Amino acid sequence: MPPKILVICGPTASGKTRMAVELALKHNGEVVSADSMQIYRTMDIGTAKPTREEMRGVPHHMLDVADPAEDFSVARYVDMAAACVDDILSRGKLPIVAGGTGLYIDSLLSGRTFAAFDPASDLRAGLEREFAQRGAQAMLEELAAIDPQAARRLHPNDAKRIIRALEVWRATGKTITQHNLETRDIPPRYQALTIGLAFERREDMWARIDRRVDEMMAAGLVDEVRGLLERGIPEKCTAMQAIGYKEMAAALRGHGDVRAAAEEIKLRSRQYAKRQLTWFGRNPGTCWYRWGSQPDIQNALRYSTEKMEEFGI
RNA sequence: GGAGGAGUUCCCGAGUGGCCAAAGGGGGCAGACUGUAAAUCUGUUGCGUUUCGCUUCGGUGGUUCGAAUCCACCCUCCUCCA
Repeated sequence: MPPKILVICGPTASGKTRMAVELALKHNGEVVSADSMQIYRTMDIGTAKPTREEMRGVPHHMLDVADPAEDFSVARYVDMAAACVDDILSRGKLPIVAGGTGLYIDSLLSGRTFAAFDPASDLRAGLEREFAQRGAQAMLEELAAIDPQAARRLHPNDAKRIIRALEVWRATGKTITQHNLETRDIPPRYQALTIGLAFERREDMWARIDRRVDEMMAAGLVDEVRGLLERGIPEKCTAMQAIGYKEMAAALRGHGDVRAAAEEIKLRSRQYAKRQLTWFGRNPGTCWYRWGSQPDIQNALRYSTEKMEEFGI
């Protein structure tokens, strides 16, 4: 049987950080972040990265493991995070995976492997160029010739996935459909008790998100983003695609004022939270704890501890 | 007080007699997602007993077989002249 671990998921601003720390303190655990943007150093305010005080002495892993200028990926995340989890287990402590990046969490738990990708090769760039020149229909037809299933599944507008499917084929000689099929049968790496945090009512979640963005502004988000720009971090790299950063960067370039950017950040964060709910919602095993108008840590702790006992961790 | 202009479905905004429940965008809602995932993509969005019926385009009347579109009056807002 794969080792048992605890997972805390939920949309942005649902209280994951706080809950993870509380549970770690209570159950001798360490936190492994599952957040695709908190991995970047110097991106603290806009990613709502836990502060020293918030961590309260609980070790946190997978924070600040990459430079904003470098490209990160799910595959790298899984490799690194699995090592952290295994290390925590080996020391007899409880790994608590906490974060809002559904793909990262699922990939870590499933043991899934990813089709080869050589960052040094210009295969991807070439395909992107080809896509731009030949158009989606032509690319999709090419894909249909080698992998009709994938072609049927993909929408013509889904350039990213069409390109990736072709990339996998050209790089490995295997279709993405075949790869997915093979990886689906890999036994899970961990057995997880997943606790999901959410708000009962959408409006309460929105209010919390709005407040958090206001807090980020007060804490100096503008300066943080300005610092990244001054360091010459390219705006097209992954890190600068983060909500809060891309909007503020655009404003600083002079395409809007900082106040308006903050409003835009609130909106994008709400939409992101909805996407997270959709993702997490598909896992039928998740034990959801839904807040009323405000988080209620004590009751959530009681609930979680109960679930943990049932689960055996 | 006078002269113009404008009021459209949650918002912005097209539509100037039938093909209009009304383009497009935004927002909302729902969904997808296997190396960029805080990314990317999709569907849907007046109501209903849903290949049909009903109610809608500031208000009230009118013209017409037929109006968001034409006419009259009224209300509100904007610009200019006083």
